[in-house]
Amino acid sequence: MDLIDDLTARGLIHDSTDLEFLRTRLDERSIGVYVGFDPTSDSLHVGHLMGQLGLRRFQLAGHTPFPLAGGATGMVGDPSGRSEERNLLTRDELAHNVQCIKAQLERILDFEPGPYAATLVDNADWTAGTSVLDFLRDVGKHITVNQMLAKESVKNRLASEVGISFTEFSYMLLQANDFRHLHAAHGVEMQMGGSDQWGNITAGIDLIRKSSGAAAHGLTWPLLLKSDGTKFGKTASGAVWLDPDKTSPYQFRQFWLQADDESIVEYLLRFSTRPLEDVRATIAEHHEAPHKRLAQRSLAHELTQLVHGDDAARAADEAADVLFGGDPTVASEAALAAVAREVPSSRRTRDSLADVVEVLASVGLGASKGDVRRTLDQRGYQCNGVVLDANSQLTALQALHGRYLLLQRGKKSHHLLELFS
RNA sequence: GGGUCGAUGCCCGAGUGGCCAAAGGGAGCAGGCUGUAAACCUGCCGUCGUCAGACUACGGAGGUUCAAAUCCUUCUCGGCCCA
Repeated sequence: MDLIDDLTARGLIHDSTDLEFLRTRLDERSIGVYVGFDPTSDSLHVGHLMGQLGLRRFQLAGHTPFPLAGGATGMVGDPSGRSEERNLLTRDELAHNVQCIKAQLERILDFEPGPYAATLVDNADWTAGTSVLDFLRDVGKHITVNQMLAKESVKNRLASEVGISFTEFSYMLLQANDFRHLHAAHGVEMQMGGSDQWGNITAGIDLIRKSSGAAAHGLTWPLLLKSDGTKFGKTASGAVWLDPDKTSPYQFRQFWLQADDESIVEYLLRFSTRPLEDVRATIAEHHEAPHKRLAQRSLAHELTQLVHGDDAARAADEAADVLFGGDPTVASEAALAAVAREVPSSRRTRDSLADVVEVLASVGLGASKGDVRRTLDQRGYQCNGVVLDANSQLTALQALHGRYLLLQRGKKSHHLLELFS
């Protein structure tokens, strides 16, 4: 089974240039492949993981990845998949974002010198100094407006009330130029992206062919949607970020762990870089005994390890064991310390615990005091495994190891209080 | 520029003088059943509050009225039509 078969089996191919031709090409010798990441925020999120892992798969298969941070394209904004004109970021915001995501792009691929070492590139490096006139002559001349108008992303916006600005309309030229530049400067022959990128990718392939006669390749994966049709990676509390300060390793792990039985099969195939046979074995086990959540556990651990490292992944697993393992009163002090690092926690004096409602609201386990009261009435809170009510006295409870109170709302929200006198 | 319709709670969307903190749906939260799943059932879902009540809310600002989300004036923003 070659790489193409592997990707196909995992459901990772949506559109591609001549697949058999590509298969032969990949088989012959190493290829340079690139994926672009928009610096629309100061962190990547789980949605971007698909692109990062896509590059990783190619690297593991003996090809050379070029993750690209869109310092230049971010100035303009990609209309693909957007029903409305984007708001432009300031240069400062953009520069900051590019710095942040560069650091994240460096985590998942191997940059150590070697035959397939990854190279991080930023399109601002070759675009910022180009004059408009040069750009129009060197790039614009090769692409007809007719072609551009035919792209889905443009067609959709032309048909809509909001229209499309010339700025966003030009976006695909920039991306096409990126591909051509990487092709010329680094021998990059292939671009990948989500299925919404197909139009931009083919624009690049066309540009390369017209300006140098060379054949380049493109591949897209299907965009992942949740079972309810909404965008993948968005939870009620927002996106699931790769930045540990925005989404803790524990929360990151829980995002995957709490995937439902239907979705986890698809997630495993698409996000795991373990060999296909292993993944299939896990899926088989999952179907045998879904309640054991082996599939969820396996993927949650693998990805947390990949994104946050070995130690963080283990700590997140351990914290979850304490929080969901049953009786918190038997947890070791070390385990509780680990929990404190993974879930929200705070320090308070014993004297400040008199008002349960106030405590629960102030640690963030309720939207307001009214919300806390209602939830208390519904038996929604526990402390150290004991259900609370409006009259509960937290000081009357035995603190774990003399200083911890583990507060819990519902099943999944926790807060650890560390007491001091 | 002229005309016209619209702006309601997290979102969609009823409501056109009192019975409106405002129907209904969605989302969300909690409980039950479970498996840290799905589905389903129940409750909650502006803020504060000794659950009585108070306060803040229907784009902004004024006004009419005993009483306004509902009427008037004006401003801001948006859709559509005409120029």
